Amino acid sequence: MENETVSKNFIEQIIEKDLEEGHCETVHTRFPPEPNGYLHIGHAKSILLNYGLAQKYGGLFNMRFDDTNPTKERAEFVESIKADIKWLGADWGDRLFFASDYFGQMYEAAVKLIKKGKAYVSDLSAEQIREYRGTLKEAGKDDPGRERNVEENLKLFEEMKEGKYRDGEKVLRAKIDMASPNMNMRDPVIYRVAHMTHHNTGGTWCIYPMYDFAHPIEDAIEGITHSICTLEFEDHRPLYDWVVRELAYEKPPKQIEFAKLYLTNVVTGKRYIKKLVEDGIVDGWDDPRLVSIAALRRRGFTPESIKMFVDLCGISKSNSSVDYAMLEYCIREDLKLKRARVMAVLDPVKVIIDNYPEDKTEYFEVANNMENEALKTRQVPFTRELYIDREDFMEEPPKKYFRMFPGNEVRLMHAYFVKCESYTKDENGRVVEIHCTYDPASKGGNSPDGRKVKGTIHWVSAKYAKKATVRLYENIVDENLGVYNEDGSLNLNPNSLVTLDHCYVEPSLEKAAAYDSFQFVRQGYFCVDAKDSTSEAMVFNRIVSLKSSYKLPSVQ
RNA sequence: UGGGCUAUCGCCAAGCGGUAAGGCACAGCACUUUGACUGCUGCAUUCGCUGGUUCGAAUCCAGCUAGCCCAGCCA
Repeated sequence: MENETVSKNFIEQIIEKDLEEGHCETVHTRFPPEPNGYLHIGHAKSILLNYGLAQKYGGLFNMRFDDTNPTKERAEFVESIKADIKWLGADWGDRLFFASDYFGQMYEAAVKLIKKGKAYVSDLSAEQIREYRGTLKEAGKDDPGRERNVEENLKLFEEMKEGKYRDGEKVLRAKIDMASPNMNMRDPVIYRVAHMTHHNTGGTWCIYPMYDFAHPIEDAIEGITHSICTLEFEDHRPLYDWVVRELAYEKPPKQIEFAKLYLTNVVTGKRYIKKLVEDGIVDGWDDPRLVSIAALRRRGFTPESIKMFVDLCGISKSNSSVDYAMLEYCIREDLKLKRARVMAVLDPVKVIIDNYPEDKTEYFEVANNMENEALKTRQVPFTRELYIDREDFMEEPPKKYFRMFPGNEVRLMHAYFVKCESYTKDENGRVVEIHCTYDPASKGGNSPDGRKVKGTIHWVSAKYAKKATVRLYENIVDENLGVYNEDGSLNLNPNSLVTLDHCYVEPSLEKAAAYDSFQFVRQGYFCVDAKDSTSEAMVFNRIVSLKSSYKLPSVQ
């Protein structure tokens, strides 16, 4: 299956053409986040794309923090970003860089432009610059500073660096074309004054380069061959190329844009997530309802599942929104081969096996169906009193219901055939106890007389089961988020998080005993709350969904 | 007549002039010690629209239409 001719995405096609035509000898990519927040699933696409390309073509992959704006960046984000990328499996080796490490070279580059008459110092205020820039349909007009001579520009820029000017008092602009239909080319600002402590360079600088000027330089310095970014930078490419050309780099990097990853009905977008976090609507950046890398990890998503997802989504230039079901498919697909499938009871109801000895405990050796040989089987204790899921019993079953109901024989998975003889209810009509008899001959789950049962249900020993808190998270989608009021407050729908604290899980696995919080993934998969990042996802059998574990025939 | 980009199944996505891959979702059947998994089957006579070129067009040309991005001293 993997040997089939997998079609190449458009970036791979570009790269292969560049390689063939000798535009570059190797492939060198990078992931350049600004350390101003946490990474999310969308970044994973970019990380895995860049890293994957370097791997595929035997090239190199750089980790680079694009920290050219100290007003937004913080050191704590640097660490979380590094941790997330490592977890995803993208290995930058010893090539960890900071754009701020190149501030000296960027300064020199700016001086070079000034000397070429391609940059000038402007005295205009931010508002004036905006006015002078013109509109989408009208050309801009020249900045008075445009006509300054090289010597004066050099002197003023030097003074900017020396700290002679306040924030916003002067900027350095590239001299390109104020009438360009592309707004980015209307003499873009390339250096601004900001008296601030930078997380990496401290107080060394008080002028900082702008993204459009800094990024191509960073790429060129590191020998990046293909600078991959998202679609909104397409308009910036002429400027990127302008910088690379004017600075005359020998091996000019090439910018390629691709479409961002969006998930349907999920709150993506740093700004929106940030608001949810700051308003305390979610627990933090790793709240499992979010799709940040940290949140997905906590929910039990594996790096492999995310890689699979990103691969499945593909790379293109059309804005699109991927169905959330695809993400869920990936974690199911990945987990089913590497996690034991244990039994769990979400909404317990007691079952008593009347003809089973009161003080007896027997252990069933159950296959884990895992790839891991060392964990081939586990021991599951069985006793007279058990819990089963409330929805696995019905007093009056509809047609095609083949789990437990009065008079029906079912299999307790891996254990015995049992038959429901009677049940008791409390004053509210709620079933409290179900009495059964078991067939000792059906030990292991098969009857020697060859009779079959249609239903197989989960159970857990009342005596040995581990109590668990199961937290069911709905992803934050439009309809369950709630509604923002006009004053900005939020009417939150509480159903986006449901906590069930009377659940039981098998005591069999150490992992199950070590953690008491689980999260719903869908269709039978629960994951351990991996907040401490050392625990693992688990797979529970038979739990299809909280609300309806199977589709009842629509009998009114 | 600002500029740039994108339009192929409900959702992603191949396709690059020779007669519409694949995945997700969905549906049906089979199998089943998880109503899961697995297996099989079905799911675009049609590629935003309209013309044109061609023996032949999703692919080339022209003109429309729709959506996204751009007027930060953010990235």
